[in-house]
Amino acid sequence: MDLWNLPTLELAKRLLGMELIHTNQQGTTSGIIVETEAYLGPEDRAAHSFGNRRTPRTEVMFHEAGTIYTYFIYGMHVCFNIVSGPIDKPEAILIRAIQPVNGIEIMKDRRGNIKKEVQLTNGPGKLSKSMGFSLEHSGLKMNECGICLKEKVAVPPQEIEAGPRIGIQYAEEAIHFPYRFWIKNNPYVSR
DNA sequence: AAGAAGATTAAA
DNA sequence: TTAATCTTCTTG
Repeated sequence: MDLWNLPTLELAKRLLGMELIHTNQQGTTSGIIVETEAYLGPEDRAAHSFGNRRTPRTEVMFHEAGTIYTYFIYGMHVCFNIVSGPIDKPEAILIRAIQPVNGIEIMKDRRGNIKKEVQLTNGPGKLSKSMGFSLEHSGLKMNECGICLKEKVAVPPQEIEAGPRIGIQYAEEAIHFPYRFWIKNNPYVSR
């Protein structure tokens, strides 16, 4: 897929409007990606891979584009990323929010008592739980483990907004980099 | 070997 | 505002 040859910032924008699909024994869940964040490897203080830091966890970021990178954070949550950039260039895109399309009942089942549909997937930890993503997916590749992407809605450039990323106050000069992208006026973006 | 902090969330 | 509580990095 030549999608994976795009520069990470371009890919982060291209992913908006695409449908992310996960099928396992419980069934199929899917949603439109409405919010992403780019993490640009060695030069990006906010990235896990800043300075080419290489550990069992970040190892996956050095793999080829299209590899799935999931990690555990705050002791309770899974975040779902797609590795981008060339091999040995540890860049990745964090999926922050999606808009549920299929398998909404399965999502509610996984999340427990959720009243509003929008609450299912409007944050990185939430969408991971709703979609059934776990640490076991880290290092696997898209299309090879029941997870895939599909072209869905074309999002024109004027419908895309950019701004600073969330939750990286420690990142000094990188705090203000406008590497977060979302679809304008979409109710399913986080916060 | 032990402690601190983090790409978060839900509940008070 | 805070608790929940896991992985990795830092320091001793």
